[in-house]
Amino acid sequence: MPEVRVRFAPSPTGFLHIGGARTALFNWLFARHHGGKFVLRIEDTDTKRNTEEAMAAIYEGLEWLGLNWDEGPHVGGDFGPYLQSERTELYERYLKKLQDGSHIFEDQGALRFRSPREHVIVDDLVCGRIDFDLSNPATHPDMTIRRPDGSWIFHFVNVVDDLEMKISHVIRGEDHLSNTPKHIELIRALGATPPNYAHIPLILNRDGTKMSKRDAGARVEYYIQRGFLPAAVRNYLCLLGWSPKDDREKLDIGEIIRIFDVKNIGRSSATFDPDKLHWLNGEYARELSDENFYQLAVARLKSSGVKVDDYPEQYVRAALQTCKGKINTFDELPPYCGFYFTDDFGYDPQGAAKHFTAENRPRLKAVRDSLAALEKFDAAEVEAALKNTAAELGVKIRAIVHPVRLATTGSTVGPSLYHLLEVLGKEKVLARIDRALSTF
RNA sequence: GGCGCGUUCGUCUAGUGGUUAGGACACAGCCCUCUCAAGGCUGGUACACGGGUUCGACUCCCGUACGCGCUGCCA
Repeated sequence: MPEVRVRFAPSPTGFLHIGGARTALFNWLFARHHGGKFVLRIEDTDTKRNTEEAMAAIYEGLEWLGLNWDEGPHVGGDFGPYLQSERTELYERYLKKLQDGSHIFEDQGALRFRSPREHVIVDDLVCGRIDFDLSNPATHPDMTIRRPDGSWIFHFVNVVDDLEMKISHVIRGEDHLSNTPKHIELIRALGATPPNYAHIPLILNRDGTKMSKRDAGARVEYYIQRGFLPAAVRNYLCLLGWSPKDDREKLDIGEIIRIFDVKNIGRSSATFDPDKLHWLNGEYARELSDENFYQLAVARLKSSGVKVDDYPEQYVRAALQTCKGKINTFDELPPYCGFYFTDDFGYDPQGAAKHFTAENRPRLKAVRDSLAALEKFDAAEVEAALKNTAAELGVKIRAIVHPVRLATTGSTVGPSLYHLLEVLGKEKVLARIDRALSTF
């Protein structure tokens, strides 16, 4: 088998779409599995719609997902340049070839490719053998390859570049399946041999519509901002349209590369499920080393405006350690542990109504006194103190845990109470309980 | 409209003629438990429909319906 060369060829007209990222991912996996090359080519022929930000978003998104390219912008390669806007001479040359073969005619200033008007068989690695009948010009008009202003149309430059870059397998979205016979006609008119094709199913929205740029979750950037883990997003994307054929879902990327096969790509479109991604991200988050968790957590808190630098590192580490395993995505962290970094917080209204009651007031007071008497203020001692207090009062431990949690964190949910009290320290804990006691 | 592709729990999927149709997410309940998670257990919900072929169809064939894509001087 000749060298496997695949490419991802986005056009920088928006942000990196999650569907595009998945297409890039499948190409990358295919290249890595076969020890081939993954090429990145920017299709920026439509100058009016291209933006620098969009191009940056493509690079950033791919890098974030760990989809490194062997040839393309920044890294170069033997078949560059990798921006179509810099390849115009090449297109002129190929156009000349077509013109010499009388395949081109002019129409209102634009250049069109004259279809041979035959049946074209597309032998697709995913979709199978499909027979397209292009004989009717009414339903399959001759495609334009160049606009009157001289700019090139996608179909032409895409085909030319795939040929020039010696692309062996074209793995792209199924929305291109119907274009493929036309591309094959073009390739044959150029006297070349078509590459192998694999059209992968599209990713749909929850409502069954195609994921559009409108949807927040359609952008890779969204997952970066929300504090998702790239490995989790990448893993999830693999599961959309591809399956290891056993019941495994959380798969190491090395393992996926090892077993990836286009034969195991499904043929029907898949609906993107944010819940499942959220769950999978939690699985990855729980596996993070303490150090990695700490680094990511601190970065997240800082970007959210939490002044972690005002606290000793040991305190921050201890505080964050109580949160590990509790959150699925890092954007959940600031509201979850903000109480560690400010004394100025309100009480959850429903929680206050339920727990800051006349009945609980003496209980909270008893806890305060019990904690105040502790010499060693660690989780074990705190736990013992709370349990003793509960026993003395003749109530279940939960009867006092809730008011204490609310008083010290302002919330009804959070890290383990005993551990969080230890981290806060005796002084802060007593002050917070006193403050709470003054409110009801 | 024409052409193409598709259709298994709400969602992602396993399944390639004989299965109690499996797993996961989500959901519900229970257990564990200092809250919330995590973990454990349990539960409900699926082969779009109609014809064939066959001793036997989720699996094969045809049709219908529905969905999506293409039908651009977008990519």
